[in-house]
Amino acid sequence: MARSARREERRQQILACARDAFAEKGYQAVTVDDVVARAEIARGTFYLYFDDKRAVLDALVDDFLQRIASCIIGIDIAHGQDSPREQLRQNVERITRMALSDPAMVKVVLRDASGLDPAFDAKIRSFYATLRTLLDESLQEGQQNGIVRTGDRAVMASIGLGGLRELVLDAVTGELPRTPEQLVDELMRFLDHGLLVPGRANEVR
Amino acid sequence: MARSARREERRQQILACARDAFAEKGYQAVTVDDVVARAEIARGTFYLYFDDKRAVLDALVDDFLQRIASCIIGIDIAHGQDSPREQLRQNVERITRMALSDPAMVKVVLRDASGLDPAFDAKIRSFYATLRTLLDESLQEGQQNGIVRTGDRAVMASIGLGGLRELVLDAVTGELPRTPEQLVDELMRFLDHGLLVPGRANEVR
Amino acid sequence: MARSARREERRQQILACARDAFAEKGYQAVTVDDVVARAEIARGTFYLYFDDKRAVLDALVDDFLQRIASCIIGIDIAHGQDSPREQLRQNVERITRMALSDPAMVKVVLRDASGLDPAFDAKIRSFYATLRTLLDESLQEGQQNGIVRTGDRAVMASIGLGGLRELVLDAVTGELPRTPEQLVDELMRFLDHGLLVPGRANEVR
Amino acid sequence: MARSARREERRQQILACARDAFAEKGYQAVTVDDVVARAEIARGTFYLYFDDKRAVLDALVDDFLQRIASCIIGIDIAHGQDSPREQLRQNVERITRMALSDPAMVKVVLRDASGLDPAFDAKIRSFYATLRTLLDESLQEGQQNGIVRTGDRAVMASIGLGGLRELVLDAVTGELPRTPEQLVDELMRFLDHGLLVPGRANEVR
DNA sequence: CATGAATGAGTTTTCATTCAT
DNA sequence: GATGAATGAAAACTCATTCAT
Repeated sequence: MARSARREERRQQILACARDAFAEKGYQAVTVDDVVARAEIARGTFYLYFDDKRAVLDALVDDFLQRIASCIIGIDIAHGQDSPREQLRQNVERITRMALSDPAMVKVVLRDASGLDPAFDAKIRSFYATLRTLLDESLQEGQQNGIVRTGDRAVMASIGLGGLRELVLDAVTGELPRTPEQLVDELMRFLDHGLLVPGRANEVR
Repeated sequence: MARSARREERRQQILACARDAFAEKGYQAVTVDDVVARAEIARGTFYLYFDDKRAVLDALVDDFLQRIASCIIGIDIAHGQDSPREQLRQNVERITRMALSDPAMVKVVLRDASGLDPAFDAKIRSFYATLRTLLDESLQEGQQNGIVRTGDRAVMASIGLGGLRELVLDAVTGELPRTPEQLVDELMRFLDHGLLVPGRANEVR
Repeated sequence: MARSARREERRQQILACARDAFAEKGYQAVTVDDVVARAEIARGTFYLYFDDKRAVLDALVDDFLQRIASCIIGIDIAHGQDSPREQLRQNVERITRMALSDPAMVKVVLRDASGLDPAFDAKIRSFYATLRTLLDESLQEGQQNGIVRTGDRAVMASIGLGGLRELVLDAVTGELPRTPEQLVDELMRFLDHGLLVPGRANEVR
Repeated sequence: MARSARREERRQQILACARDAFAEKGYQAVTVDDVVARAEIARGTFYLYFDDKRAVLDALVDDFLQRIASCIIGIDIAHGQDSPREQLRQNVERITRMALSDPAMVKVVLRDASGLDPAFDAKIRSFYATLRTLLDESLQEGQQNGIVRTGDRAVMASIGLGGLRELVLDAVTGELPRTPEQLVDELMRFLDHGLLVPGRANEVR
């Protein structure tokens, strides 16, 4: 096997072990020793592949955010496409499947990747901001096309993202044992109808 | 002033300083030194009031969760009450106002309180579980009364809590500068109608 | 005893232990552990008094250079003073006595304080440069007054300082067991006459 | 080219790279990595040529001390030779030229070769001791022949060596930009006359 | 011979917690 | 009670050296 292939393999091995350790104990609580013990390598070897513990998290998170981003395909309302709702559903489904396929990274990104240092926080926050902006723009276009109801788009985006975030996290932690289809269908029903039944909820007995 | 009143006052002073420090830098990054420097007390004094660093976080979080819990009033569908939706809205409003009135603790609980140690994580998770259970029960009753649409209640609860969580966090971090009323109204619209306009979103051009 | 006096005492204790360790094994070879073991304090205590190992060396060297500098009194050729040669001799004697009174620091400064880092090297070099400049100026005045022979003053300064430096170092390392008087007298004879006997050395047999 | 010639060439290449690195950053601060990077060889290759890092310094210093030693030719006061002073001058000149022809090694030997370990320190010290002894013997012979003034020979040797040492070091570090001739001439004037003008310096105004 | 990945002993440094005053 | 000096366990990181390919 080629030198560089071996090297990459080892790098991936360390990343995987670190990811699992982070998911289990939380980034802060994990020591470099924990990681090298899992990977069954010497302490020094770790530093041949990464500058420090933070660099591993960086690599993991960058990759994961990248993968999430690649699940998002802008909604096209041109003729001959799936309906906007269907395109939205597919986006949600891709994200959900991707997230559930890598539970460890979901835990790492949604639980730990915060409060580590300003620079790292900024990265995560910037990703969220990008998502919110994307969603906001889609909502605006949707509103202009009468597909999305009127309302404060930034707030709608927060609620939507927060709902998806929680759903995925709960699914991954085992608190919500559902298939991706179930999660996606139920989320779409939320987007379709909200929670309450029109009229009924406002009645006073 | 009574001896015990003095003591309680100083305890509160330490709690407030710790809370602000945690909110600023994150629990892990805050040293006992940071806290005692803010509180302008000696290092040893800290340990006269708290067993250890964790105990301060415990006290802060317990109190905050307690306050959040006290915002929640079971929905009563008996005659002569506000409508169930209005009662729900009031719950949401109380929680939102309470949260926005203590931004530091929102940051502490929603960002840091994870990955510290299993026991602590369990406490937070247990609180979320309690909320989910409460909400689930309310949804069940709502479904039985035709107030809440049919659907997977656990998922609905996750989405609802996640949406509220994100809303409050974004508001507190300044990414969503809105009044509590605006947040609550918009969340209620979400619960009333979801995001999409019936029919329109499903049309294929 | 006052708080600050205790603190200063402990600081001096650490400095002394570090100085002895440096003199024995050389700065580079000494670990913080060596120092705290000698001082019979805990590792952490060391860091209460100094930022790091370098800070101790800084403090020691700054103090020593300060003490050396205070031995140097500008030569005054006004009437009523000791002769210029006598004033020079007294300077040399003060420096020599001071150096021999602190053999450990002589070893540290003359052997180790080099190649540690650019900033530190610069400090030492700057001290030497100051000495050379001082000496150069004195030589210039001496030449103008016919007290010092003609010649390249910078070179004369280097030789003079180098000679004194070596003398002191050899005395301190025990390779040249002499009293300060002996060293000073012999150095003065060197300055008075050089090494060679006029005429005789140039004769060809 | 013969196998062993290739080997010797590479050995010299490593030595040269190590010497330059040592001169630049100091022996301790130089890593084996620094050396192999300069030499453009693999890390393991280094150990095919040298037992360890210290062995390189050993080889460099041994060679340099050897070359310095070879500059020293015992002074012969037999008839038909140059005068003793001229022979001395030639010794000084050879040493000075040799030193200035290899500034890097001057820096290495005069700055770094101390405090590394007892064995190595001993080697350097032993070389100095040899020089001092040689010089002492020459001085003794000189005194017996009336060429060298009376005085404490060991002290005279220290001053002389120290002066030369400082001269060479200052020249090499650029603090004393002089040609070898200038340095040698000025040193010889020092040995001839010292610094002070007889009588004048002792006058009290 | 040459390579460079792997090793792990050795250091530095931090910081929660204790305790004598 | 209050103080802050002292503690030492725990963690990160470096780098000379080895060894399988």
